[in-house]
Amino acid sequence: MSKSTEIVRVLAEELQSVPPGTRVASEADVGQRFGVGRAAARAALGELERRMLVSRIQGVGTFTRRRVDYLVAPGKAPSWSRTIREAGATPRTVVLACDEVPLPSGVAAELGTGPGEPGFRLVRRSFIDDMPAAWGVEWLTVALVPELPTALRHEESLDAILRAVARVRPERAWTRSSMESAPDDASAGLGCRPGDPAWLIVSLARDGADGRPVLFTERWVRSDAVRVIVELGAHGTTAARGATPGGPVSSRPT
Amino acid sequence: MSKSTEIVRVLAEELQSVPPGTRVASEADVGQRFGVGRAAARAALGELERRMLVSRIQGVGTFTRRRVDYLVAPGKAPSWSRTIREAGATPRTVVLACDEVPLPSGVAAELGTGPGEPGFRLVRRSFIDDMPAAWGVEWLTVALVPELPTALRHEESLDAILRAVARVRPERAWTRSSMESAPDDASAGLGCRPGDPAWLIVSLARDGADGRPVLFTERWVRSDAVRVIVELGAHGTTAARGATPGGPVSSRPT
DNA sequence: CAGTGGTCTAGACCACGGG
DNA sequence: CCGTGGTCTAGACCACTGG
Repeated sequence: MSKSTEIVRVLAEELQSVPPGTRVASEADVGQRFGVGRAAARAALGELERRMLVSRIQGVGTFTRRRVDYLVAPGKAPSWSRTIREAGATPRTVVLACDEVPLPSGVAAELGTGPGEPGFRLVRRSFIDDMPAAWGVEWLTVALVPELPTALRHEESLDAILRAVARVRPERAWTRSSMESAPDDASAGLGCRPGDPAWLIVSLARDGADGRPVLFTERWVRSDAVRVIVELGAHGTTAARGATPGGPVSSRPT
Repeated sequence: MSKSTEIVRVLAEELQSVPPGTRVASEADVGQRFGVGRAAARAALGELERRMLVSRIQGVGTFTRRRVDYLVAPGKAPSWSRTIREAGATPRTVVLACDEVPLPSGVAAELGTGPGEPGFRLVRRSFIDDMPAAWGVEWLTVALVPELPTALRHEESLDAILRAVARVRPERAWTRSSMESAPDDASAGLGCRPGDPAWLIVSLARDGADGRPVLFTERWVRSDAVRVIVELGAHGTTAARGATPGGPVSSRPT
């Protein structure tokens, strides 16, 4: 057992019982406490960051991190605000760009309109408890919500605007989720470093009433901020759900 | 721009055009070539590993890595062999344990039987091109395939056995997918280090004919070996699929 | 300004795997 | 045996944040 591995074990144990946002010992502190050099202390804290237990901010310090569950499932509304709020955290979204442009052909096809149709290209960044956690591009036709720029000044939830103004009830038509190394533009939007692991969630929302596609999104989500869980298929047949049964594999993720 | 960042940029560029499994320059080589110490060279190669572009094996070397797409979708069969083969790679699965035990209550509930019903608890490890990539536990009732231990000696695909012997057509009833830090048992099964990022895929398969649940699995999948993509919902309405459209966000994952 | 994490050097020892 | 990556030390400089 290497020194840093032992330090990781001890610190990971201790961190379980402290609330998110708590300051963690600095590299120098850890080195002193465990009687190791800075390299070993640093390796241990770096490992904790890789395990998404802490965040490290240059010039500030190391802090325990909260990881919010983001459940993607057929029945769940495709709304950042609602999903984060349901997880017990505070969502926030800011508009970085809202341009009226002709829809690219790929997007137009997804939205069921002709290429070149006037559309809104929305770039937004979303936060969890004031920490950047998601960023990406969203597309919709101008015809659906012509007053979108105005509406966004009073209501930051796109889902709420679509419900109130466009009178649609957005639901997931199709979603594709994968983990990637964040490219440069995404890492800039997410406030993380290039190559950091991140989710890419591409999603098409349709109106629950008439099935018409209404919103096409490509969103990057920081994997150290959000634990994305994708549920596929209606699991209405059996008893145990939500929590996995306690038997099969000994250790369960916390 | 730090030295190691520049090295990462150069090497990542070069690695794009070499086939998987190719040997990469050692830490000493990189240090010499770029005129840096071992720490900087090592940091660069470590970053390439974190981005899942290379694998590093102690005592052997650093090699480019192939990452196979594993598509989880409502219409896809829940079979490792078939999914990996479709991706153009070579699957292999070995049985680590096949015990006849009373089904734990949670599993029994998923399989639609009473707790204590005789079941098989199957622990298997799966490979892609002879590299360990998945590991986990699978459960099914003894009644479904009483001769399972025998059958596994001649056919390693559980899906094939279920089709040929039990006369069922397994399909996904429910699947839950998330990324975790591999716990000790999983990392041992996967041949990676504890805390390495890995997928946890919990899945219930049912018979396509009568909808009866047949197989409950909890599988860990190495994220550096497999790019899991979960597709949710029938996306039969529009044109572009498979590849995401080329317009919305500038940089696309390779 | 002091304290934090980010980077780097030079050097050392170790564990591992292949010839 | 040698070369590989894994770990560690001691020390240095830097970039960044906060008071």
